[in-house]
Amino acid sequence: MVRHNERVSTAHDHVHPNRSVEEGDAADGASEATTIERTLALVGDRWTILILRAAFRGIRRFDEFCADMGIARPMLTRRLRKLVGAGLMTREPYQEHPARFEYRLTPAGLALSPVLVALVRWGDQHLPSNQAKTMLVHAPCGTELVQGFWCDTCATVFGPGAIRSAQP
Amino acid sequence: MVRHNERVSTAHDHVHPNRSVEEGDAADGASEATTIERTLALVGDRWTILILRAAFRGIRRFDEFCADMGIARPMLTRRLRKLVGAGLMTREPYQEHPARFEYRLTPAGLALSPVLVALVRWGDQHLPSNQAKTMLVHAPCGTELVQGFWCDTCATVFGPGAIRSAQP
DNA sequence: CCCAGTCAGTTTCTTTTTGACACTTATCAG
DNA sequence: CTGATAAGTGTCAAAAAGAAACTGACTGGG
Repeated sequence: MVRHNERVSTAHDHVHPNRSVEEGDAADGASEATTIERTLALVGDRWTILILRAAFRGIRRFDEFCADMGIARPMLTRRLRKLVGAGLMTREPYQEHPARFEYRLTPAGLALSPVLVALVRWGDQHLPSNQAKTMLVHAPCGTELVQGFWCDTCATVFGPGAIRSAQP
Repeated sequence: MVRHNERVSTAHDHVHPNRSVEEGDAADGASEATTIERTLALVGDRWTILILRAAFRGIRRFDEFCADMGIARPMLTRRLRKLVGAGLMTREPYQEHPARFEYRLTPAGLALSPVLVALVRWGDQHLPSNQAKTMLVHAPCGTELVQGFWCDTCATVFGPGAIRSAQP
């Protein structure tokens, strides 16, 4: 559905986007739609991101996850299975006799951290809150980090207004 | 300090067992839990992000959203109301006689774009797919963008491994 | 005027997902 | 032997989601 060159518009953009394409999206380059939909089908529920976040913080065992985030056990079972099945986490035994397992992030799971960071930062900036903000810093120097988009050619950091979607 | 019972839920708030809040992770970034939970309570379902993405692409009207993403009408009604209530979108009349409205992103809604970008990019890199990838480029020069974390002090872009959570 | 169509929903009904609570299996500590 | 812990499974009621039809206010054509 999405043609190319549709730039990410700002809130007050009055340009009428082309949306005449109403046939099936198989022949058409239906790229973005499917990618984000499929990503959300994996991680787009209230628990999965929370499980990932717990894993980022070092939580590994079934009951630790349960206690940390107050998730119901059957839900946790289902979500962990899904994550393991999708290759975002692994289930490794850490002892034999009563078979016990640890759940750890794979590189693919770790690669979701930009999503987590973006969510936390948005919440800190835009959610009404009297609570302390989470400060995420660059470990080597302790400076608060900036999350943004980087252009290798121009060597600049830029915001969402300068993003365009292009066809390869 | 993890207050899992926070659920900024709508009308149906049944009694929660309120397990003894065992303060758990005081040493770590405890407020992070709440921030991301509250953010996810807003945008952490399968449709909300998709609605936002449609809005980014310039979609503004009720039936356009319906057609674009195949969402059921009652769901769309609920989600749009929630987004408007949370200040992520506005509902503005664009004609009088049959009162008709447009839904547009507010700056707060626009500020979620890093989340969207992170999701698309993760999907393109880590989802098995035979489809064309979405290429997001820096509009002025057409170079594919890099999403990362920037340190003002060190003037470098770095990855998730160098992130630390600090106390203010 | 009458009919068809559009837009933005609401109502009703069915199906799917959850969440709470109890139960299981295996092992170890006392 | 009793209880605790870890990691589940089973059952079932409640909540949320989806599908489809209906409403209401208008618009445009003949």
